[in-house]
Amino acid sequence: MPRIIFHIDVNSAFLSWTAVKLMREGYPDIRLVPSVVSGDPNDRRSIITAASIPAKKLGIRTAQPVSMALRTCPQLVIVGGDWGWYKECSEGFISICRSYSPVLQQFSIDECFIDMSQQCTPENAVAVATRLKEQVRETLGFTVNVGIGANKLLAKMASDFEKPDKVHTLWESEVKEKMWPLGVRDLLWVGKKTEERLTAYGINTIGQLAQLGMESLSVLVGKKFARQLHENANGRDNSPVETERAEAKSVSAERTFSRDYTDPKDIDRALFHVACIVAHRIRRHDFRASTVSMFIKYKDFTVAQKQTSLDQPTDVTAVILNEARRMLGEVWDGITPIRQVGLGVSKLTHESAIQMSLFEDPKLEYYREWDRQYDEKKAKAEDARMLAYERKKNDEKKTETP
DNA sequence: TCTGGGGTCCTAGGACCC
DNA sequence: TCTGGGGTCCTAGGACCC
Repeated sequence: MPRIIFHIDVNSAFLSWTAVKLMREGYPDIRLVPSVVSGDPNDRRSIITAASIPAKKLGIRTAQPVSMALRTCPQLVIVGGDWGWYKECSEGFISICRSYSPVLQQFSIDECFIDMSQQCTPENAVAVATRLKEQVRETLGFTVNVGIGANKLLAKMASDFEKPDKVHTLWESEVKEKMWPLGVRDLLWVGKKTEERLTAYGINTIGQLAQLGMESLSVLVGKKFARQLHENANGRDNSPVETERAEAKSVSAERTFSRDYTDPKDIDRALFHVACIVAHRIRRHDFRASTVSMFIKYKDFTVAQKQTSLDQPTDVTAVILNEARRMLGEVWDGITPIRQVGLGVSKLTHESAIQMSLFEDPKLEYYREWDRQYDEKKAKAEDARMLAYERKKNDEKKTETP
């Protein structure tokens, strides 16, 4: 039986979702005009999170600074994001996809793979995918692209063909015709650096890459990556659709300042802030971390980083923060202006720390109590937000159906 | 024009052990 | 005194994804 995989991708997800919300409030459809979703539009440092198709046609791209996009298109419509709403849209989208096949892998907030081998045949796959896409549009109000292929790679490549609101196939027999003429950059896992290396060697298309000998490719990108690129360029991929969500391997948070900071007090405040976020997140998932890392980014975007291993895994904010502070002292001269600070933890386990009361820092109990109060405050704030959100939704329903 | 925030995986070199 | 080879762990850094 042939494998049939669908990759379903929401078209300009955050922008489409924002458009649906705004239309419910009576605004025109921002998908039809040059528009973008960004962080705080007033912050000169914010970048574009999602762009409409008309905006993309003008050359506006995701991850571009908002100020730059405004120069390209002064009448650009800029809207802020709404994470609660995005989560709701994502859940609705995933649940429709799941109703087509239980073998579903969520790849990101707006993308998933489903294994349809049991549910359809190569002959009716396009019809089934079209039904799925129509159902999402009719029920949720936004469009998706569906890519169909014999493996995840081909399905994902196919969903990236013409957008929006399209179904494309990329069967193995179509690889030469549909995939090989594309530039190497269009292949999954080929980013800017790899593209540069390949084109410098005269490899411009996926087809050329597919036919390049393994020895030459290994010299260019390393043995392991070469093997993967070679397989992928030839349309081969045997990775399964993973239905289990993998546990996080690391948790991190970072803050970019509105201007570059040199005052150690400002840097420390930011470090404290991100330490609270990271430690709270790992406690919520009942993790403890054995490695703490921190980095600072200077205004020229160079990064200095440090990481350190702990004797015992911890979830205590103060312990994590103190390690980060110590490392900051080691990497920063105290003078060079800093643009961004970040803090992360890894080597996560669910083991509880071995209690060695004799050797334990007597302050730890105090720190833990501080964390408990912090978590409680966060939980209360979250509850209040949820309540307000539900109330708002109910009010909307009432006005819809008087 | 001036670049966010959150992740994963890989490689290379050094330390240390047998 | 100087030498080997393999394995594992750690840190630093880089590339990619959305």
